[in-house]
Amino acid sequence: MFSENLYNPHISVDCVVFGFDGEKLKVLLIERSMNEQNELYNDKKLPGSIILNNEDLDDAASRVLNELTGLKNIYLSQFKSFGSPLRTSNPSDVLWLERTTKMKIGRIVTVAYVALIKIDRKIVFNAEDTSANWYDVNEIANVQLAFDHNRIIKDGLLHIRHRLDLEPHLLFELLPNKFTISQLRSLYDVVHQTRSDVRNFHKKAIQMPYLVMLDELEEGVPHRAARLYKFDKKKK
Amino acid sequence: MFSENLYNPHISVDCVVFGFDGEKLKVLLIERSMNEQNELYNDKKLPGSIILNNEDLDDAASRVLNELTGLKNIYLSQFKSFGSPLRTSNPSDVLWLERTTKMKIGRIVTVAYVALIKIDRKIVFNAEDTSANWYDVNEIANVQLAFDHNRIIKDGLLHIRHRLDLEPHLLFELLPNKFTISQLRSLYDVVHQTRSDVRNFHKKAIQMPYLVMLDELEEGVPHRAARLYKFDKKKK
DNA sequence: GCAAAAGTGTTTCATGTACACCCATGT
DNA sequence: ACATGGGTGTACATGAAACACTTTTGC
Repeated sequence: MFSENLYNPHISVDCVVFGFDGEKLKVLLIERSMNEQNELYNDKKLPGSIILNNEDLDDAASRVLNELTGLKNIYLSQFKSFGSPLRTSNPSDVLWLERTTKMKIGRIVTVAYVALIKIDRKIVFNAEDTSANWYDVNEIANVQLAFDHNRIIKDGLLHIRHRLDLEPHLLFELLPNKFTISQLRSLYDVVHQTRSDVRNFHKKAIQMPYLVMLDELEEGVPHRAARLYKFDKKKK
Repeated sequence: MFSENLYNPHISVDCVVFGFDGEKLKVLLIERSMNEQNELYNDKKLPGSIILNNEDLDDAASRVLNELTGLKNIYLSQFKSFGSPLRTSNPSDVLWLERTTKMKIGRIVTVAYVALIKIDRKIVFNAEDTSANWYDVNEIANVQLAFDHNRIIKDGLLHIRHRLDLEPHLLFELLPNKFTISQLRSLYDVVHQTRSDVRNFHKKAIQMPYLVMLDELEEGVPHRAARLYKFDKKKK
């Protein structure tokens, strides 16, 4: 299937795609099913692909996300490569590789990326042959994923926590276009694993130059409606 | 030469090895010479290697450093992978690859590491067929290196600056076993591109738990001898 | 009128920054 | 005795953390 465009079946990219549902951090995983000796196996894996001819690594990661979500301009950042010979120690993973690439593959080095997307966008994740779903970051630690994808998610999470700490404007990649300060605060706290003080947070937030107040309020909430804000990229 | 042990001639590691000579940050580069159409070309490259069978990425990087310096337990940290199709756009690089690997190679993805070593150790860098030398980090920006190695060094430098900021105990990887506080300060300033205040620095330094004062003084200096300190890993 | 979250200031403490003089040693 | 870098303390500014009550709205 890939053979014409394929650069090298031993190098891939994988994307750890994070989203925020208002409460928890989520990761996007692809459902993988395969029948092996007439038994149907179901598990999950990170979105990924081998690298095509004439494609840079970043381009390959962008392509994976675009094919999956239809979106462009997603925040993407390479964070680590994984190349242990043990990555393909699970026979089902090897079998799956051979079936999808139609090649004999002993070992794959993968370049891992983190991506941040707004979970609220109505994205069709269930196209053609792939279906993808959001999973709670903390819960998938207990689920056995394909290859070393548990490890990759763990490292990706550490990476993005660190990154969002250094570059707080990246938090807005995870929020809807219009959001309240308390949504921003929940996100901040989920990412940093803290319980920040309401007043101090508000103070810090409104003095970010790129946070701009709108003349609109939240709607449909059973209590006092909160003011909405948006993010101004130009001022970051 | 590699053919028996070789895992995949399309994946390599490269190491950006940093050292500190008391004044400047240095990078270790391999001298590469090659004759092409009866002309002798000389340039420099990062120490690196393709990955061997059954070798993890970190192991490959360790091996490269060990082969080059004879040292083990060098601080090493993977920081980025480079895989642009344009990496091998220079014909001399392609020629060099073919001669050293004895294979036809279109493109290589390389996993880059930074390493920190004590420049004072008397290391034999001029073994067999390779000779290596230290170059001033700022000056090699103006020298054309093999492949995209200029870029890799630049990114490696950014990475290590950031890293040494977060984990200041790593500074000691670059200093001799016994050092003065003003050596530590020079290093700190070179890394952070600052001119720190002597008194404030001293204050901050001596309250690091892992910095232990010795009962020894500097020797052979034409002025008041400074007190020596060492680094205690256990207390980091 | 009550439940539920929004919004808002002040005090305290820790940390960083600015700044200048005497000391020890080798020549 | 002089040149060279070593070693030291205090005052000020800035930023982080603790802490509680009133307001708005839907039901």
